[in-house]
Amino acid sequence: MESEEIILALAALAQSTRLEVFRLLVGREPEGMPAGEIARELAVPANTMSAHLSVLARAGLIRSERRSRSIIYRADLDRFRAVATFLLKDCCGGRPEVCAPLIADLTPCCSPKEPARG
Amino acid sequence: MESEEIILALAALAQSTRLEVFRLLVGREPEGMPAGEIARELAVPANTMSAHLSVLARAGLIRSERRSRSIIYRADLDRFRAVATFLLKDCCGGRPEVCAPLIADLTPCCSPKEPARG
DNA sequence: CTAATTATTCCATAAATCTGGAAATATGGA
DNA sequence: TCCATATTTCCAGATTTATGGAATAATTAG
Repeated sequence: MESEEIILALAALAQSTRLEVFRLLVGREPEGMPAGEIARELAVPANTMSAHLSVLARAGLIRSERRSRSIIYRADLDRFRAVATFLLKDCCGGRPEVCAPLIADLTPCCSPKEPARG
Repeated sequence: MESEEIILALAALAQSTRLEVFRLLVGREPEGMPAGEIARELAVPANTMSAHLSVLARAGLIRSERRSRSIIYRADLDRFRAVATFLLKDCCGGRPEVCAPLIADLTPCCSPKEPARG
């Protein structure tokens, strides 16, 4: 994963509407959500939302697929994880003390080996 | 940690010079680095660099402290980790499958207090 | 084909960001 | 004091981003 892609992803999420969209789509995995419904849910005009969706898609954070008249958007969780991993490893590389508490913090929610619960 | 702060942090890192600065400062922990040396190292004019440092500082990702004529900048690793945690938990909350592979990926580099499989 | 639905592209405006020259501020030394 | 160093602030121009009205495209129903 290139630095350029990371910047694209960070920029895509660094905007309130788009961050909300991404959150919304993560919550709707794996079914996804049509563009119009996303716009309605967040009370944003359809064309404005279309521009935001395009930014998120160009950053690789969401994917679209036409289904009949609707275009269904889905969060790309693998990509999101890749971005987070890059960002953390980039700093964690020489600095385990950065990630150690983060792992500790995240582990109760979802540990690697076992299917997690709350 | 508020959404607003997250957006500020993401926007701060979503720019190539600033991402480089942050990387550089993480590598220079805990001594830090004077503003002028950062500018020289990345071949950016002092006033331009000052603007970028200001953005990173406003986002809470770096801190400054005057030492004689120099102003020493340091990465705020706790803050960085807080941003990463918020971002991950925000999505991980209902979706352990996002974080599980990430933890698995990060663990070899830096495990928490206890070995992960303990 | 025509109409309705869904979503995008085109276009213009407003706002924010990036950049760096010139001037200003802060510190320490002679 | 005056001077050099280190950094920031002021300012302006260039670029990018955000927003939404109007027009356009894609799909389906009748």
